[in-house]
Amino acid sequence: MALQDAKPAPDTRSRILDAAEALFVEHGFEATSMRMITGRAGVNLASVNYHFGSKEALIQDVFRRRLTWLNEARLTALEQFERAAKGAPLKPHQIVEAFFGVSLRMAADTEHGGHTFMRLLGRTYTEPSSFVRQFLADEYAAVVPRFKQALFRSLPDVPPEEILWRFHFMLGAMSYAIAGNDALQLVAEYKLDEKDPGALARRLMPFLLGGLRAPLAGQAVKSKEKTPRKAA
Amino acid sequence: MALQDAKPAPDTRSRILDAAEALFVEHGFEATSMRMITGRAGVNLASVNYHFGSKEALIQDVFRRRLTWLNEARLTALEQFERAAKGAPLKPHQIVEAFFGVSLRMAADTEHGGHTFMRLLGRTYTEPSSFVRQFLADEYAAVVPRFKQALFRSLPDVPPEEILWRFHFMLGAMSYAIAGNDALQLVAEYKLDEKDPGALARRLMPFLLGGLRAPLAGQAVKSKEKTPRKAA
DNA sequence: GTATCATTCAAACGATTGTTTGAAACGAAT
DNA sequence: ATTCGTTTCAAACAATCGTTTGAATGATAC
Repeated sequence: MALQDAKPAPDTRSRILDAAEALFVEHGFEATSMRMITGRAGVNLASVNYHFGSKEALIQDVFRRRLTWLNEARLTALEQFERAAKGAPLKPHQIVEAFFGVSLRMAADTEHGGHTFMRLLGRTYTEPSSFVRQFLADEYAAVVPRFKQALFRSLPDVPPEEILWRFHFMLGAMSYAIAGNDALQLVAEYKLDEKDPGALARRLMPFLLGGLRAPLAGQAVKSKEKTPRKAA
Repeated sequence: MALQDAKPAPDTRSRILDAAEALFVEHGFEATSMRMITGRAGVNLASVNYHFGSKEALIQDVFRRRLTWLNEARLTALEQFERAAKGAPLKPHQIVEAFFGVSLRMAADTEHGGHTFMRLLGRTYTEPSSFVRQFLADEYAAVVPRFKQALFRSLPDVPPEEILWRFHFMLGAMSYAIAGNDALQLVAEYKLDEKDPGALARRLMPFLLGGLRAPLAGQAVKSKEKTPRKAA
C-alpha cells in the first residue's frame, strides 16, 4: 500500500499497544493476559512476543509511547514560562500549570487515548511491580529536577523539603482525580462529566495551588500534635 | 500450651491474614499467590481455602479486619466534635481531622500493622478489580454521607458539588502520601522518615486544608479553554 | 479407650499463564 | 518465476495458578 506513508495504518504493533493500554486500565497488568490483548487487538497470540519480546517489554512500550511526549511537553511549557520571565523566578501557578496543566489536558483527550493513558499512569504510581517503578523513575529523571529547582526558586521562604512533600501531595491528588474516577463514586453518586473534559482541570488546579501555598504547620508550636489548631 | 490465653496465640487464621496483608502491599492481589501467602505464614497451602473459602474471601477479610474499626473511629471522632459544637456547624479543620487525622494516625502505627494496612487501602482505591471496589463501597456507605453532610454545613458558601470534588482530591492526596511512598522517590531521594511517623500528618494536614479552602476557580471566565491563562 | 469434632497435611486436579516452535503466507527485489 | 526477509498462524510447551480431596493428626467429651 502506498497511502500508509502519512498514517502507518492500524498495523499490528499499534493495535496491540491500544488494546493493551485499554485492558491494563480495566484489569491491571497481572490480570490482563496475552490472550485478552491479542483477542481484543484481533491479532495472533504470538505477535506480542514477536513484536515486543515479552509482556514486560510490552508494558514498557505502552508507557514509552506517550510518556516521553508528555514529559517533553511539560518541559517545553516550563521553558516557555522561564523565557518569558527573563531570569526572574516563576510564579507557583505557572509551575503547577506547566506540570499538571499539561497532564490534565492530555487526560482530557478522550479521542486519541490520552484519557486512557493518564488513568493508567496515575494508577501505576502505586504499582508495586518493581520493574515498572524503575522504568518510571528513568523516564522522569530529566523532568523532575527541573521542576524542583523552579519550585525552590519560586518559594524561597518554604523549606525545600516541604516543597518536595507538597509536590508529592499534588501528584497524588491529580493521579487519583484521574485514575480513581471509580473511587469518586464512593463519595459522589455521579461520574466525571465526560462531555466536559476541561471540568476536572478547572476544579483541580485551584485545589493544588491552595495546597501548595498553604501556611506551614505550626513549626513554632511543638506542644502536642493532637489536632492542628488553626491554619488560616 | 497454657500461656496463650491472653494473646490468642498466632493462630493459623491471623497468621494468614498478616502474611496476606504484607504480600498484597508488596506485590498486589493478582501477583500474590496462595503459595506465597501460606509459605510466609508457615501454614499449609489448603488452610486458606479451609479458613476463608477462597482467595477473594481472604482479600475481603484482610480489609474487614481493620477497615470496620477505622470507619468506626472516624465516626466517633466526628461525633465527638459535633457533641462539643452543640449543633453549630463544625470547622473544616475539625472534619478533616476526624476523617484524615484518624487515618494518618493508623498509618503511623508501624508496629501493629496499621501502616501496612493503610498502604494497602490507599492502593486499593485505584484497584480495577470490581469485587474489591464493591466491597469498599459497602464498607464506606455508613461513613461518607455523614462527612458529606458535615462538610456541606461547614462550608455553606461552597457549592456542594465542589465540596465533593475537593473531598475526593483530599482522599487522593492522602492515599498517595501513604501508599505511594515509593513514588515519592521519583521526586525526592529520601524516604519517609520511619522514625517519626507523625511527620506525615504534620505535613499533609495543612496541605489538605489549604486545598479544601482554596478560592473557587474563576467561574465567570468561560472564553476559551485551550490554556488556562492565569489562575491567581 | 473410644467416639467426635476441627484442623492440618501431602498430593493431585483441571485451567490458565507467558512463551516457543516450525510451517504457512505475504510482499518486494532480483 | 524465484528468492529473501518479514510477518502471521495454529499448536504445543513447561510452569504456575486457585482449588479440591482423603487420609493423618490433634484435642475434647463420653
